[in-house]
Amino acid sequence: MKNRLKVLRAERDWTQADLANALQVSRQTINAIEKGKFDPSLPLAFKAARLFNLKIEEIFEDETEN
Amino acid sequence: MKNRLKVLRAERDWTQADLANALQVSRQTINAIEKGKFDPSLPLAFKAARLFNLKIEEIFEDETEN
DNA sequence: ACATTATGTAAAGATAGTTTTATATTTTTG
DNA sequence: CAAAAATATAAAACTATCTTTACATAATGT
Repeated sequence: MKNRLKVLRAERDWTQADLANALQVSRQTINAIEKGKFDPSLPLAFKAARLFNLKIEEIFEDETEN
Repeated sequence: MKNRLKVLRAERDWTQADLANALQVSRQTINAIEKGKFDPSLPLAFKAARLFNLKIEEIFEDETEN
């Protein structure tokens, strides 16, 4: 699962810790998601979408076929 | 997390088993998601959105505050 | 160059999503 | 009404997400 979190952070000059804070998850969770270690839960994806005023599809890109 | 899976199935006259099959998960997973027992993973939400040609937000509705 | 801040990584443990198998209940159909 | 199909539910096991703690490396600012 690709995502634009790093870019969205950069546009706002936010650190991973800032974003983690805004989404109320740990910094490591943000780092792991940005690095593609695992996918965010659906509720977390919704929270991120709300935070950035974007659709989930505008932040996360699914790479699985079908 | 509310969702419109039951309605979307009904519109197509699909059973839970049919949908499970289309999404390649078990029938119990569909049932549990429809009944709100747990949230689908983000990849599964993407799969459902692709299947129905809808945005994730048009199928699932997050209820958490913030 | 040094100090500070940000990012990457890892292990252990908790919680949530998913499968499999099995059974019970409800709905649909003949 | 009886049979069949669909839905609900449950337990055990497995995998994935997420937290906490801790440390290492990279980037930034003075």
